[in-house]
Amino acid sequence: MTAADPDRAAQAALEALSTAHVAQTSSTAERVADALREQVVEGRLLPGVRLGEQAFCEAMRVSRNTLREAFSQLVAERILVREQHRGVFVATPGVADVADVYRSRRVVEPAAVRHGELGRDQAAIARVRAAVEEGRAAAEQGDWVGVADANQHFHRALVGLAGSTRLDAQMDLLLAEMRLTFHRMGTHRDFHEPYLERNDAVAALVERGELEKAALEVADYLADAEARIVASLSPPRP
Amino acid sequence: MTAADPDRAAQAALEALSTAHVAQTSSTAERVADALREQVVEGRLLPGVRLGEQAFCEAMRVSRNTLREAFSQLVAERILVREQHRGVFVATPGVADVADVYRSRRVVEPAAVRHGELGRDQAAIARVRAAVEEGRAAAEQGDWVGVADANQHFHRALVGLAGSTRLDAQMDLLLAEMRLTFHRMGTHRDFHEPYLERNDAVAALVERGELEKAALEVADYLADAEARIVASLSPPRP
DNA sequence: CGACCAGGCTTCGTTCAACGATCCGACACG
DNA sequence: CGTGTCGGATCGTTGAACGAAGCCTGGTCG
Repeated sequence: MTAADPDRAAQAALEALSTAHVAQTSSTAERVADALREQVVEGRLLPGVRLGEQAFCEAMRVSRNTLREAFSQLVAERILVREQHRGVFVATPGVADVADVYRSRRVVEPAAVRHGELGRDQAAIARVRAAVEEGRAAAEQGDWVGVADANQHFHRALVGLAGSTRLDAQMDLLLAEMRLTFHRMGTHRDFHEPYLERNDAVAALVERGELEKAALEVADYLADAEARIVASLSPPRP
Repeated sequence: MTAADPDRAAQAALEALSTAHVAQTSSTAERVADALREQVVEGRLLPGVRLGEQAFCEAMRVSRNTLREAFSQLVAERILVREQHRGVFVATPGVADVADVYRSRRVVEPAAVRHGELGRDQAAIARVRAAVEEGRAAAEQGDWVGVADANQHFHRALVGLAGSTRLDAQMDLLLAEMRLTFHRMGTHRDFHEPYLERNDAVAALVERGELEKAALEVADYLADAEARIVASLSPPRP
């Protein structure tokens, strides 16, 4: 790509820039929201905790209004819940929420897999495989939180096979919500370890282009996971 | 249900109230967001229009901060877009956006149909049929905007077959975005009329429990609709 | 004559201080 | 023991203010 045809080059560059939005990182509210989201998904802010406005806007050195804007965004993502005149709290998904999330996932994930038409998008398939390997590596080091992360990356990669930005965003929301549930369930090893090989199996099917089989396997996989989560969530209900 | 056993009745009432959250309608920001959203989907605020903060907060008799909170919510819904230091605008989805939305819909809608397991939820099926009839009635009166509305209700009802709140919410977002592109396309009759009978056919298949056929029909339906939208959107690109 | 640069004006982003409304907890009362 | 009342604390909303960034205008220069 030399400067053989400057006009065409400029045109191409313009298009590229118009699609890949310039990294306008700013907006304090957005950065605050990112920070809070990270605290929540990392488990430093546990479900049910109250987030007082005054305390947090002092701690993060931002105005109360800006903080509230960040709160609104996270409420829209279902990571926080707002109760009238009481404050915002880290969401505590109940069994009904888990059921709804999995009903959604059982629709989206197998369909996304089935829809990755004959491995048209090689990069997306590579991301599935990468997530599997990430999980294996974490397991070998006994890093069970890492395994849990890899598991989430795996499912995000599955949805990525459909190649839709909006579907990816929706999946990120669902996964963030699941993470809240995991934090209520305690140790991650018992739950996530068994899925290492199932992930591998699904990835292999996808790579071989046996998408229908892969989709069925994913559906079964999700039904199993939901059952185990509900089981581990129902008894220890205070 | 007499007062034969007041304690049991009270207990039942308590459970009902605990599940069905009290209707906390308020929050000015939310009401402002609702009002703006309505203006946009009704087509009174056309794509590309700028929404100056000062003008709107005066018109709606709310503070600028409150208005901004409403804006943030609508930006998250992709109904508005925010440009740094320039203001918020009604979104103008391009062909890339339409393609992405349809990629998402082609995954979700057929899968939701396939997933409504053997008409377990009779009410959801009834809503599909109701949307078909709504469209037919509107067409008979020459109300083509009504036909467009009914069409959206039809697709929302299809996703409703899956029975997931979160999926329904996601679908509402996608449909709102589609409405924006419809407003760019002008007259609705040419576009929506042909789908009246296809909707009917899909509803009939669903009612008869032939979900697999219905899903395939929906997939084909969506591919066709996307092609027609792209065709009608590409040429008149100023 | 057209291009470029500087200035002013407008609007957005963010903060601050304040007021009512509402909820929570404690205390007193029957 | 249950009920009602009274602060105290927090949220919801407002209005005004300041800096920063964009747009428009007008003038200058090649």
